[in-house]
Amino acid sequence: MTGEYEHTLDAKGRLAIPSRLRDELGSVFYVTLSMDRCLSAYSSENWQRFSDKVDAMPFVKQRKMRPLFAFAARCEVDGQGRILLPQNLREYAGLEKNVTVVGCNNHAELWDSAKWVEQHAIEMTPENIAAVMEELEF
Amino acid sequence: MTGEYEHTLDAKGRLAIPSRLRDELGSVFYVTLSMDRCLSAYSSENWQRFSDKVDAMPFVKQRKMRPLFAFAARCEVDGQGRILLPQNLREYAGLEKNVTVVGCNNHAELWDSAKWVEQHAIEMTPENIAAVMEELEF
DNA sequence: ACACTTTTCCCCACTTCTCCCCACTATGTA
DNA sequence: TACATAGTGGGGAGAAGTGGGGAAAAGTGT
Repeated sequence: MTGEYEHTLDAKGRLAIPSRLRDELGSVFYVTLSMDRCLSAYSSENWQRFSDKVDAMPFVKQRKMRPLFAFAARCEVDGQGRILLPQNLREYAGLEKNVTVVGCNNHAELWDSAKWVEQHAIEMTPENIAAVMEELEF
Repeated sequence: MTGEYEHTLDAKGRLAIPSRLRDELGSVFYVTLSMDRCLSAYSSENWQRFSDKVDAMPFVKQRKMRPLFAFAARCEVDGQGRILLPQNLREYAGLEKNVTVVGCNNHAELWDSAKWVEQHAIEMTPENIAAVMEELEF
C-alpha cells in the first residue's frame, strides 16, 4: 500500500477509504492503535496472522497485548466505500475532521491531517531519506 | 474479539453482551475470575481447551487452578442477548451498574467501567503502545 | 406436605444508534 | 459535452440496548 490521501470525517464519524487502498484492505478490515497517536488498518489476512501470533504466546505476555485488541475495531466498508470509526479510536488519534490516510506497505495509517503534516515534515528531508536508505542496506 | 463496549447491569443483574462479540462467544459460554479484579468470558470451545490444558497438569498444580473453576459460571444468553451474572462474580469484580466489556483476542473481559478507565489510561499511552508493538515485532 | 418468598426466565415495550440506500458535487476521461 | 468514478451528506428502516411485568422454578420455614 502506498500514497497519502486526504479525506474528511463526516458528522456521523464515517471515513471514506481511498479507492486505491480499497482492494488491498478488502471489504472487512481491522483498525487499531499505533504509535505516535495514529491508527493502523490491517487487512483481515494480516490481522489473522497477528492474532494467531498472540494466541501462541504465554498467558502473561498475551495480557500485555490487550490494548491492541481492546481498541481494535472490525470495520466493514459500506456501499460508498466508507467505514464507521468508533469514537474511542477517533479520540486517541485526535481525528476531528481532516484525516490523512497513508499507505505503509503492509498496512495503512490514519492521521489527523495537522499531525501528519508535522510528521511528514520530519520524514521528508533529504537527511532523513539518506538515513533510511543507510538502514535499509538496499 | 475486539473493541470496548459500555453496557449497564440492570436491577436483576443482567448484562447485555455486545452484538459484535455474540457470534464469537456463542449462545453458551463461561465466565470466571481474572487478574486485576475483572472477569473473563470464554467461548465453549476455548473453555474446553483451557480445561483440557489443566487436565494435563500434575495433580498439585491442578489444585492451584481450583478457584478458576469454583467461581466459573456457565452462562446462557437469553432472547435479548443478555446473561445473568452470578452475585459472587459481580462482587469479585465490583460490578454495580456500569460495565465495560473488552474484546481480548481469544476471550472477553468484564470490568467495572470506572476501573477500566484507570487501566485504560495506563495501557493507552503512546509509549506503552510503542513498547507493545516492539515486543510483537509486527 | 403446604404456604410463602426469592430467583430465574420468557415476553413485550420503548429509545437509541447503526447501517443501508439515495442524491448531490467534484474531478478526471473519452 | 457527455460520461464515469470518487468523495460527501442526509433520511429512514431495522437492529441493538434497556427496563419492567409476570409466569415458572427453586429454595425456605412452619
